[in-house]
Amino acid sequence: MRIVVASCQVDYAGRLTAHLPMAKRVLMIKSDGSVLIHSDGGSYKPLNWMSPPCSIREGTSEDGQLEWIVTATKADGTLRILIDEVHHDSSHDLGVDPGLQKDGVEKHLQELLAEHPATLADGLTLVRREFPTAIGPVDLMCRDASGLSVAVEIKRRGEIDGVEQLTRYLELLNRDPLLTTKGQVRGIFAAQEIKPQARVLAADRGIACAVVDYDALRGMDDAEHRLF
Amino acid sequence: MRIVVASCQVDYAGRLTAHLPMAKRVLMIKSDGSVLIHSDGGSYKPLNWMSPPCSIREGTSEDGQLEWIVTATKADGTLRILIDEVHHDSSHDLGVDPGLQKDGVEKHLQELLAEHPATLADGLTLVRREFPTAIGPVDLMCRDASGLSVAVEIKRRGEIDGVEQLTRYLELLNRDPLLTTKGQVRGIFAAQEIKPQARVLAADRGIACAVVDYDALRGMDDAEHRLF
DNA sequence: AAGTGGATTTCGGAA
DNA sequence: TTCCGAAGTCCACTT
Repeated sequence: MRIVVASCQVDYAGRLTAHLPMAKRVLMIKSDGSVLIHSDGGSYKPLNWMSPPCSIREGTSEDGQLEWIVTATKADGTLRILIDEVHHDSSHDLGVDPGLQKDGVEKHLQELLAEHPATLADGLTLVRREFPTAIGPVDLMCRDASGLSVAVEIKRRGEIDGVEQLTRYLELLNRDPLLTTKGQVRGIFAAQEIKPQARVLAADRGIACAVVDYDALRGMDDAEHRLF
Repeated sequence: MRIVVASCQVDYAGRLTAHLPMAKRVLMIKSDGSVLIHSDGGSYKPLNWMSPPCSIREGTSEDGQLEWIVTATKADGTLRILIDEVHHDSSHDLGVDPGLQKDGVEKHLQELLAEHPATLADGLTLVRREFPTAIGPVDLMCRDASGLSVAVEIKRRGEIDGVEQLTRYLELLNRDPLLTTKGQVRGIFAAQEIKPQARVLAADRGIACAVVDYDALRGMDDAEHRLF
């Protein structure tokens, strides 16, 4: 890992073309050849970058300025960095990172709801998780107290796309005579928060919405485990 | 902008919980308080980070190790960085960045297709760009040789969502008697590449697909400009 | 201010 | 390997 602080101008040509006027910035050059150009603001996304794998050719421009040409190995695209003044330049051997361990979000939510389907609607019981259909698995397939099949789509944030997705599942499921013996398959759209537009679309499609309290579910789960 | 190279362990708790075991990494601390933790690999996304605005409290852990607690000002979430050894620490005044100037992608594609609608289908002529509807503007509204209205949705990459979007537009447009005097409004889904699933859904909805050659269109445009 | 759609998205899992 | 959906997405633009 090489870190350079320099006054530089950057030009990118690839999927789009972009330009950064001359200014003082931080250049991070990783050992795989990738380059990140950061300013003192914004979020974690660099102003400009080149994704690995890529190679750097260090040279001199027509004006005699230091110039880096970064080219992608597999994709197309070139990053040209013109350096006016180097304020800092250091290299560091970091070794291979052990990597990030993260705990789940949507997957965990699905697990919790699979264990507590009645929180979605009274009398709901689980038939199976990841119920397969021709266009993909339905998150939860349940049955209600009256024996009707209920398809549940789970999202962290409930937006219009999720309702569309569940609608497609329902169209397909309602053609299955085995699922519709007691009547049409119901749909429940479950999420930690549901956007107004999604709610309206769901209502229009006859799909119920269920706002899920993740923390409460976790609490229920913990309480249950404590019993055993 | 402060840059620290250190052996550190990181724990994040917020929307999810995540952990980074002790290892040598680069810490980038921007003047707005945001922190990026980079390893010598991956892409531009840091292993872990805290988005601005946030504040950093430097302290000492129970074990007497240097500890940074980064807390988000508005959102919830905490990043705890335990530092075992500092290998490098420098600060740099970068000033405000003039910012990235980028040239278009989808917008440019829309402009090009607006100028050359016949590349989408023979005899197609433009009625207007950004044709307004109650649920948002249709990218291009055209008319074919037989006088039928044609709604065009343009994407860089054609995926299932785009077909859904165009479907919603078509449902709405087909209720407009002014547009349907000669018959139902046709739909064309135009993109540089169209995913198989999107293609299948489009076919099911009676929507035509058009794969757009961006470079060829640019070429046509250049050639045209040369005539004048 | 909140919502919506695109991204040089990146990242992970499944087919 | 490729495809597809989710993201602590970020980001710009619209309502």
